[in-house]
Amino acid sequence: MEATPAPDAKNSLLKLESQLCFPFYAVSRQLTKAYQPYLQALGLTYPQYLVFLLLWEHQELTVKELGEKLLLDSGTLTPLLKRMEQRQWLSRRRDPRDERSVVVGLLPAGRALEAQVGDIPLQMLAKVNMSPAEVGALRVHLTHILAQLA
Amino acid sequence: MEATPAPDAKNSLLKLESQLCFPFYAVSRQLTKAYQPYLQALGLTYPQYLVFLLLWEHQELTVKELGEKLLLDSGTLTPLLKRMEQRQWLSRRRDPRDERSVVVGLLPAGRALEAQVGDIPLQMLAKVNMSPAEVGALRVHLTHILAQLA
DNA sequence: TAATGTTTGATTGTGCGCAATTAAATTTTA
DNA sequence: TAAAATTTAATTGCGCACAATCAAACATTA
Repeated sequence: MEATPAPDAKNSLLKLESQLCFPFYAVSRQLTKAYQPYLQALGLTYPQYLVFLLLWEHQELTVKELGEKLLLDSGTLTPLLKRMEQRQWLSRRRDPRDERSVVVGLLPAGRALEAQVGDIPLQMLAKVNMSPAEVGALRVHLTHILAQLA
Repeated sequence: MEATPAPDAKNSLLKLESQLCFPFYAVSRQLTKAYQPYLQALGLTYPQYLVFLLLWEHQELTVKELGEKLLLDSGTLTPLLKRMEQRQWLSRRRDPRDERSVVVGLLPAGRALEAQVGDIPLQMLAKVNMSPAEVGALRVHLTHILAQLA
């Protein structure tokens, strides 16, 4: 009996509310939008903020390393990094040891931005109205899904 | 003791791995990428697929209604719908009752696409390797977060 | 070493996504 | 009804995302 789905079971999978991917798509965009007021005050976009999170931690990274960590390719990163370079936030130079690689490094203005971020992460946690434990559990769950996909 | 966070507690919030939003951002893009082979076979992009999911269910919707359901504004929808109109998938016409509104309706070619979608939703479920129960629970969770944000 | 293959970024072109502005139609209010 | 406010799309401009292609640098191997 259960072997044959109900007549409209397949069709119900074609409803927007049935989709798992749409909530991801929508939440991702709404989260980015929630960052907007904070990041705009610093003149940053969300992907640029992600680049800074990595550089504040690692000082220097190649474009390849940035791409691996953010799951972005050079078609996205190269123009984005050039805009950040124009703002004197970071430097881009070829690695003398391997001229194929471009090393991205923090400049003083970029380093100084870290202090201005303040409690943005805490403000964002407040916006989603979740306990640290919930956030942690959800992040584990999402990271697991990411591993399935990437 | 717990009142004062450890010296680097605040800094740890600035690591990419600590962020909740990055997994959302990454999973959303990887999910879209996972749809790619299926949708490309139909000549569809992922946002266009979402529009079809709504139109297959409702036949006709205004741009405003589409925007409310997908959380997208006219700056995104208008050019997207025009591209779909060029393909003869749908029609766009002003509502005679209220000339401010544009009604989007399925055309035969758009209706015919529904049959070609086949088991894409099932294939996608297989890709994330989750049980229907897990998917349902996660969707509820995400929808709740979405309500907090939007 | 010379030829072949691989790695790494850059470039190009298309399609979102969204803030800000504009314009037209409608509704509300004085 | 006339004026003001609101609603609804369209437009403009910018910044991602990403597929596809290209070119240069490096590594491998015959």
